Amino acid sequence: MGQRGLRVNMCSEFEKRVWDLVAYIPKGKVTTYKELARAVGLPTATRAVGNALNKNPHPIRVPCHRVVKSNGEVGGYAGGEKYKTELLKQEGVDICNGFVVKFFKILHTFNK
DNA sequence: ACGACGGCCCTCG
DNA sequence: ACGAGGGCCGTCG
Repeated sequence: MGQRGLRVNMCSEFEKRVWDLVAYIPKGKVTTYKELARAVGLPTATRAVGNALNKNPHPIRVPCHRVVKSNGEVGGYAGGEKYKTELLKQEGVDICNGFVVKFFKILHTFNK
């Protein structure tokens, strides 16, 4: 796409896929970076997913705070891990010691 | 074109 | 439980 061209609308297909998927995570539920990577067709691109979320263009539509690590840890957040944890708790997600407790709430299936 | 850098993941000790 | 080390991959300088 336009990586060097206009500074407007600079986003890759990869990023769009990630953002679109995250946009459909219901309130109170979470998924993982790993699951997202798998869903976009690049199962090992977990770090790249984190990068994409870090550039979240529209936090309202794309609730990137609902994406956590695969081991249950809350994980990073542009606004700070602490704030991320608060947001999740506020949505009803049980968190203890930085870990998501109700792990079974994670959405494991995303279809392209 | 190339190397560094992440909101990561996995395997060992 | 916890850290270290290697791997992975899209982005940005």
